Amino acid sequence: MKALTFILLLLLATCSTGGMRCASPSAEGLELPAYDASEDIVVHLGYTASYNHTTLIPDWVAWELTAEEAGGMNDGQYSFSRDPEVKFPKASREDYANSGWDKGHMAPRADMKWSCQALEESYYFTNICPQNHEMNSQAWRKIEELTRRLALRYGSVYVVCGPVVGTGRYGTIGKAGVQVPDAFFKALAVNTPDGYRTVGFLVENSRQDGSPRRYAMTVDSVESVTGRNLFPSLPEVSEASFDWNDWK
DNA sequence: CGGCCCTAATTT
DNA sequence: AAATTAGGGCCG
Repeated sequence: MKALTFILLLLLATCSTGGMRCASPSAEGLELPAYDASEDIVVHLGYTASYNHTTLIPDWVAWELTAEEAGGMNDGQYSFSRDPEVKFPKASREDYANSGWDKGHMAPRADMKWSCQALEESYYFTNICPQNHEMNSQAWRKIEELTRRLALRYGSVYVVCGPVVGTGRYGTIGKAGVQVPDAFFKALAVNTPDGYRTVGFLVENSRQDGSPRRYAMTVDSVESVTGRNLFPSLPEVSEASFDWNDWK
């Protein structure tokens, strides 16, 4: 235990004195939600995910977005592909083709432009869910853009998001049977002198074009929908309220 | 207008 | 099966 603490302190010291930021996922893992041993946790350079082999989509995807990363410069077109870190991945391009549903990124492509590897890994199906096109390109995108602005403002944002399968009323797509979620959740946390500040979002997987405020709620509310403890590692974190003035 | 979210058709 | 090309709508 002592050795582990020492290593963590060393990592922290290295990051802060070197004038550079750790690559996401953060060395501290503060963005990670609570999870148990039955989950298939996949760690990539830019994000950590829990891949669900029944729904064929992630249960959650988490990453830290720093100000430096939010202004990333790499670009290029990558193709959606199966994740080499996942054993027996089933979802494929064919399942989504002509389904009417977008191949929606959980960790956004635009958050991964700080590294070619991170960018490529964002196209793994581990990070992809069927999303309504209007929702993905409008309401969800606005929340993603807001998150990048927050990273620039606060220096770093912890992000966790994923599908809410709910009743599964949209069924599945493709031969593999990829689950179409009822909705999507996203939770953000930033560090402030007064402790960690959080906000959550919940967006139905239907035509949604509103501004982020319309979908905002407390992280406690998001947890009551997902049934999962979010940001369990953050000390002095407030999840029972939020002030939209801090987030707009 | 560029950036971002993509799709579908075509070529290899 | 994958890479290339062309195209579309919204936002700041």
